[in-house]
Amino acid sequence: MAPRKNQILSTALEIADEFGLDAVTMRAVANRVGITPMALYRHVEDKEALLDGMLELAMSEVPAPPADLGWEARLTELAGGVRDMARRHPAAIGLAFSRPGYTPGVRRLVGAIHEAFADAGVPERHRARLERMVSTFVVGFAVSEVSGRFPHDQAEGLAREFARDLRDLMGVVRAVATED
Amino acid sequence: MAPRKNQILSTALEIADEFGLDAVTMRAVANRVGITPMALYRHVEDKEALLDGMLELAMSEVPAPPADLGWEARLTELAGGVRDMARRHPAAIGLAFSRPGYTPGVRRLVGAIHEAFADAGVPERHRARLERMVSTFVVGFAVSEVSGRFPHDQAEGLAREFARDLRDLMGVVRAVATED
DNA sequence: TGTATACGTCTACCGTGTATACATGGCACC
DNA sequence: GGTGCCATGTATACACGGTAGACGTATACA
Repeated sequence: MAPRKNQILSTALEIADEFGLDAVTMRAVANRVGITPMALYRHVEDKEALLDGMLELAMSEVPAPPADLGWEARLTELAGGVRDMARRHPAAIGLAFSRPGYTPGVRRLVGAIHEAFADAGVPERHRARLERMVSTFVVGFAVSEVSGRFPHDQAEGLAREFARDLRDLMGVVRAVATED
Repeated sequence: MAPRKNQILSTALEIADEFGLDAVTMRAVANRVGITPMALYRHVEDKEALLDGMLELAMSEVPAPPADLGWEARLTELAGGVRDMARRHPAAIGLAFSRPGYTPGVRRLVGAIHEAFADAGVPERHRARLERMVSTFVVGFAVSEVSGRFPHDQAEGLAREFARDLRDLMGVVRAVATED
């Protein structure tokens, strides 16, 4: 990606992290980059595209799980990576449910999930469904946690809760893999 | 609730349904109600509160499941009710993940879920967790479906997929209920 | 009859995204 | 070496959004 565009997107992400989504205005981003608001339009279609790019940048931070792990550990790592990213970028992750879901960044994660399911022995015809189910839960949990939909008071408990939920979902995967 | 406030919130919901969330401006709502934009502030704190109220109104449309059904059927009904509501109010449901989650409307649904878990024999200490897990999935699925995060092409297939996902989650509930 | 209270209006302001027109500077190419 | 092009940035301006503040008016109740 062009370096200037990258700088613009990371600047937007910084502002979102520090001051929330509402603070991400064209003027604020331009200011921080050191250019005029209108100059942003040389690099970004419009504000919607800027936010999309910002989310995509955040998504790209989620690490790919080590290939030498078993499928279950890989999925757990992946999910943890999404959750960690959400906690780093609470404002950005909120966009995950309102923007189109077929960007390269998410396709990368979806692909990794599919591979894990294949290794687990999930029949082909169930993989897409289970991927949507698991990713919906993972992203939903991450968003809920940082947006206040979940109670804040026992915040550290949520890490354990997330882990336990994942274990339960792995059970579903295993069950589907061994049925019929 | 005061009738005027109710009228304002349903008008906002109508506009959101017809033209999307961006079309819900103070001026547009006021216009449709037949009053001045500033008059809205006699009934609603500010725009954020108006959107909160709009979501709450949509939530209140989700029917309580018939009490004579078994716990599993009640949960399925409840989840289906949420999904149906989301399809009726695609713009409003998008707010579900970004607004505080302890309104009367959602507490009602959360309460129903807890009761179902109690009937299922889920130990007390697991109920809150499983409620968050299931509701996160249900709302996440509903939002994904109407927001375009899921592919639109096989839209009717999503009803079946939702049902199957729920069955798998019921399996988790049953497993937790019978463990130790 | 007077007065408080609920509801509504008018005007105005500032912050937003962005269209349009204009500058400039480096690079390719003759 | 000149010359023209293209990428990048700027200046100005507009329409639209939320909402503050001052002002009306009618109904209920003393």
